Amino acid sequence: MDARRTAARGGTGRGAVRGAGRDGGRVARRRGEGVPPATVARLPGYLRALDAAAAGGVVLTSSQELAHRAGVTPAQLRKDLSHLGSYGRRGVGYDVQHLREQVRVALGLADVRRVLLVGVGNLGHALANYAGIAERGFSLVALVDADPAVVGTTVAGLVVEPADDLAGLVARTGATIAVLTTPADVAQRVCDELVAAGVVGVLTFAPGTLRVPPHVDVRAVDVASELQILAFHDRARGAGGGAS
Amino acid sequence: MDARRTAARGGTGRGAVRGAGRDGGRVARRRGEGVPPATVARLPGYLRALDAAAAGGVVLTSSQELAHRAGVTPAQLRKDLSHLGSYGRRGVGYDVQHLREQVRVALGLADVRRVLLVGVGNLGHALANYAGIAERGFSLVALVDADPAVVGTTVAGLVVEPADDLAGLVARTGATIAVLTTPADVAQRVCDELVAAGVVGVLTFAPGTLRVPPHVDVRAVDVASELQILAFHDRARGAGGGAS
DNA sequence: TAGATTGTTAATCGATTAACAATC
DNA sequence: TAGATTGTTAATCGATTAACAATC
Repeated sequence: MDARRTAARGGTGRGAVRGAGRDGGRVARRRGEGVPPATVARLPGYLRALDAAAAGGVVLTSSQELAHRAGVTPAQLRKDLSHLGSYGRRGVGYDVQHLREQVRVALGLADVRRVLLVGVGNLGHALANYAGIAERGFSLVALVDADPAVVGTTVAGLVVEPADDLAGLVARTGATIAVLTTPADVAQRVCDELVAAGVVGVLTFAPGTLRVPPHVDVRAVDVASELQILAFHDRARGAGGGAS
Repeated sequence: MDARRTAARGGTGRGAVRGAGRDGGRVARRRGEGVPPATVARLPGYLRALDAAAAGGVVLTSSQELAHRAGVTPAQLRKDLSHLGSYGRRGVGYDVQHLREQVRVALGLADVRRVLLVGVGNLGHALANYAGIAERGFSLVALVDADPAVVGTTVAGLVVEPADDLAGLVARTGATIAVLTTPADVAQRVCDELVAAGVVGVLTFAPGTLRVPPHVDVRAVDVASELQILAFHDRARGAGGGAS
């Protein structure tokens, strides 16, 4: 009962989805609650496909074309979109701009989300400079590090703050989402402080399980785990050396 | 039929698992084939939990304790392990060292896997220096970049190679797994070359869909997508500003 | 034996796929 | 009307959970 509330391995974050499943049929589905987790996880891919279509000057698209761009089947795309509403026209297709806006709203990207990053090492540095974050409706509002040599330096246009007042920093910046690129052994402690201060979403790159209260959502990205999953299939395929 | 062979959004990589499901019951389950994808994705977490237990001097453990460390339920852990074999003792528990070795073998970590990284930008640099890769049974055998200013520099103890002979590089190094940290617009082309040269596993950090032949496994990590999934739940919870 | 804990079976649940009626 | 394509329903499939018989 406690284990279920922790971060799933491999970035699934299944256990962290609340409210899903507590309605047998169609009742009480307000504000996007009730969208299946698997569907939510695919929405960013659809949004990107729509962005690409729009950038290519496509005005009207079909489930077939859009699904191809997103790497899923047309049936799955239509099923997924049906959880958001009816935004297509039978016999015609989808208006790219309109559907794009609807998916953005469904994902909660209508308002800018404020993001705080803790751990300005190699990886944190790279993520802070990653253009995709600001480009996609997020605002990086603070960088934090425990190392006095790093505190005070400017990274991605922000002065790195010390780690001794996370609560105050969250309060001042209004951050609701945190990115954790700290060493594994401090990740849980930092996470606890952030959650106590009001953060409700955590994206962690630190290996290991993060325990959070039920109202907090955790996504875990673990590079070593991903490689190990690839190794499994490599092995199942016939191990040993490669070419030559 | 073609869309199903592409990389899933959000690091799921479901579609890339071959051979699963083609045996109704227990028949023809050789060399780890037949382990459900969801189970495979959790094995790295179990391995880490076992490493931690071993490091803490634990000799014998239970599904309860191990599941707690890994952030899953005891029932799920036992169910998952049952797909690998019977490595526990009823009424007693699991021998940490023995189970750890079995999970390592199941994951294909008995042999070292050779990994090649393409795209030595901010993120590629950070990943090349990430200790977790070498620590966990992988050998980083080559770094590649297209930028002449980067080629020839030494990163993580390796001289960065040019991108003009990926086939030769794969052949010389025997790499079977590739990490892609290139710009999105060249990821597919680089991937095609690597796959043609014999790479069978790809971990991509470039946003967008990668198309690969059926024998190749793709895992996609997309930071922007992860943040968007967190934004969905943030919104569902009640949007707007945070504290203060 | 009595207590503990696994491995497995059965029940439930959720996700995917296929098919088609609605409708443009 | 004829052709196209959605949104939905039903069927299938896989994953999770719960319960317990096997067994140490």
